Amino acid sequence: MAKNFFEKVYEFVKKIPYGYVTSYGHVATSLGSPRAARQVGWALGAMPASLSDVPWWRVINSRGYLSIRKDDPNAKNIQRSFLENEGIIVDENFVVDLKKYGWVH
DNA sequence: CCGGTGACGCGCG
DNA sequence: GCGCGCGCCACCG
Repeated sequence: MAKNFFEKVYEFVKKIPYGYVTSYGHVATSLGSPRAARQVGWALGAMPASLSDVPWWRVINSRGYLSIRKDDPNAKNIQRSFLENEGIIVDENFVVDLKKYGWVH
């Protein structure tokens, strides 16, 4: 268990309950580095496709916006599909209401 | 060891 | 409330 930042991120994301979402900043804070929110996103970006056990789509930015890398509209659409599949209401602008679906550890 | 990178966050106008 | 700009921390070459 090297417990690198990446692995920590993966484990934390796995702990996100079904039907809820959290922000990168919250994950980073839980990992012990409140300013490392960017690394959280980077860790998810470096995730191998085989590692589908990590619900990366439940991780969004603090504003509830689906911050997919490079603003890939296709990726946003995919993430929105996953969230809606869990009963989460996603705005047409790819925005989720953290007040309602935000998960607090 | 150093520089560049990046799915972000916060402060300011 | 919205848009712009700077800063932070960890991984890779």
